[in-house]
Amino acid sequence: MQDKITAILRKHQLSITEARKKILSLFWETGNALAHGDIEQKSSEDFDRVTIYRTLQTFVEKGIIHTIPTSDNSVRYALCKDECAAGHHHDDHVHFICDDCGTTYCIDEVSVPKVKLPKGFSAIQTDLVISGTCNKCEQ
Amino acid sequence: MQDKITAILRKHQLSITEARKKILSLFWETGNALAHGDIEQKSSEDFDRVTIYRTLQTFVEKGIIHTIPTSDNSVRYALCKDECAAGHHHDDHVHFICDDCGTTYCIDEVSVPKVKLPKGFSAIQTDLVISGTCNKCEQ
DNA sequence: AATATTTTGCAACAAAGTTGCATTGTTGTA
DNA sequence: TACAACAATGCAACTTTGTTGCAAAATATT
Repeated sequence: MQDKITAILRKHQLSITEARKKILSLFWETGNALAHGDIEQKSSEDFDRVTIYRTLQTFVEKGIIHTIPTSDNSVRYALCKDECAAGHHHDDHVHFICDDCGTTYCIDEVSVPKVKLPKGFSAIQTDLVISGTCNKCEQ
Repeated sequence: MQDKITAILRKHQLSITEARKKILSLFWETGNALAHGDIEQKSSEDFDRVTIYRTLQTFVEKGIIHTIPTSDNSVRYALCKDECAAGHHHDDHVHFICDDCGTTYCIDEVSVPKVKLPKGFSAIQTDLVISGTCNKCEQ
């Protein structure tokens, strides 16, 4: 586990620090997406708020995590698949946000459909975000 | 124009006030989506910040405008089509955010494709947000 | 092990959003 | 049109969220 974490950091030419190891393992452990606030709650005693901001920013730049747009002013982050290189994200999967429990999932099974845009519009990034009820909250 | 504005407000059982008329006409005039900041810039002399927050919130609840998720912690708002009822938004069109000029468009011509989710997941709202270069910024 | 480089924490700040309450504006009714 | 009932606004104070510069600490390099 710790080996995997340090390997990822080294692969992206980042120095191995406590903050980065901790935050990266949080993503691995939960499996789902995390907002800045989630991480702050789970590690506020260990690290300064500023460190979390900077670490997340670094991870996004390096292609370790990607952002998921939301309608509630709380951007979430999730681990990228291996194909993501620095600055070039390829997260063509659907994101699902549960209205009940708030969990954000990466639905890898479904890929984002290609969309034909009007003349003059060219797409760089496409985000498909679905909200509703997840498989844990359905009854 | 003013008639149309007041008609919309009355239709949603809202009292006709200066702030609501002004903010609603801003949406009609620009045609595109607006962030809270945009509205504040264009009417900060006329209204208090708090009034803008509350007005936008009211409009969303009543189904007059809907939110557009973004990755930069700045939710945008756009006019709903007639089908939107209070609390039940049906905005199955694509949103486009230009990386150059920042303008957010509702692309009505394209509708959001239906997506098959894994077992146990049920969709209530689907947002397809595309970013790239718009038809005014291409050269 | 010593130095160069990077990262972190702190402090101070800026921006964004919220809440309570008195004042003002709007609506419906007589 | 005037009045009472109600809703919306502005103000102030506050909380939360995000940013920046710089010294101290940790990490990497030789």
